[in-house]
Amino acid sequence: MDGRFNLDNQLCFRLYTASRLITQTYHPLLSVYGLTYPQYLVLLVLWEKDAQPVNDIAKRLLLETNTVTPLLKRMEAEGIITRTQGTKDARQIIVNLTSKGRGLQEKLSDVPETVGKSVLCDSVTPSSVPGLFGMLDGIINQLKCNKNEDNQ
Amino acid sequence: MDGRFNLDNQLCFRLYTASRLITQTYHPLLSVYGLTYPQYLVLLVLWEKDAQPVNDIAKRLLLETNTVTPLLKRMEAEGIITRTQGTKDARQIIVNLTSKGRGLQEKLSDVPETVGKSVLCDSVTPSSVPGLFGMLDGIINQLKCNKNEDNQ
DNA sequence: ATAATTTATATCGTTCACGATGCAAATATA
DNA sequence: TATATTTGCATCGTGAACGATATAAATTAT
Repeated sequence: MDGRFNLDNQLCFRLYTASRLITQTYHPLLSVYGLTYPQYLVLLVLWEKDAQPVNDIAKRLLLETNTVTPLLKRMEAEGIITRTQGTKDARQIIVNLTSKGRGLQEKLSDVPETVGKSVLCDSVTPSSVPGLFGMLDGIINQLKCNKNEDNQ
Repeated sequence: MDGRFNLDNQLCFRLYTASRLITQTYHPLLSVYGLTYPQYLVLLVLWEKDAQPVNDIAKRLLLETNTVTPLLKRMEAEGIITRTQGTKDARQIIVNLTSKGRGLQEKLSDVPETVGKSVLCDSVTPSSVPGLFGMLDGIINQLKCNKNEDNQ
């Protein structure tokens, strides 16, 4: 049997594993404040630009609304964000940070650096990261396009 | 505000997104046979070496048994594998492929190539893949070590 | 040999992901 | 203007992930 099915030849398994392990690295840093990693991603989006409709947040994270909606409801229950019906378009739900949600930014200010350092090793150095980013962006873009083609 | 919190500067978000999108690429290819991507990973492990205890499968996939056990039970219910108590060690559950499980290998023989082709693009070429593999392996190894250090 | 510890697996609860579907508001078309 | 279509969000069901905990078998220590 050729190596087609060998786990060690699979890109996807590496991405899947690396993603899970790095999320586990975030866990202790975020759970102190009752946050999960996807919730942290929502905060990143809102810290960048507050008062966004659900759809814009979902698109930025490349997730569907059926993933984001319950996630936002949990964050609302935690008092991190508010969800209010849009005025211009009554279908939209506008998501706003509360002062608690804004305050988390300072409390989590060390997180990016801490996590960043934890992945550095011989084969991943500050100088090799741009190349890695480029390849991952290439994959993401490619798969995004494949997906859009299917929906036509 | 500096770019610390910018989503576009985050390695983890790229890994998380790339992993999700590539899993979505597998979906139509696997769902035809009632398989999910993690179940496909279990098959890869068993095709490589049949008759393994739960723990060996979990370790190979870097997953915990509380993830793998229910997954294996679903696969057993589908008639893809069997789960039998070990004879040497009565605590172990030995997982074996059924003929249906073995037969899936041939049916899925085109999957690796199909998925592999779907991610190729300007920044990810056959010649750049080894470098990408190396960096992902570095990250995985590093995070695996960090994790083991914590458990001591 | 008995007690303490470790190991292998399972159970439980919570939170994603995501396909499928529903519904009401907005927009386009007839 | 009435009807059809699209859009934005929500609900539902299923299958991971994973922390915490449980249980029984095996191993180690006393």
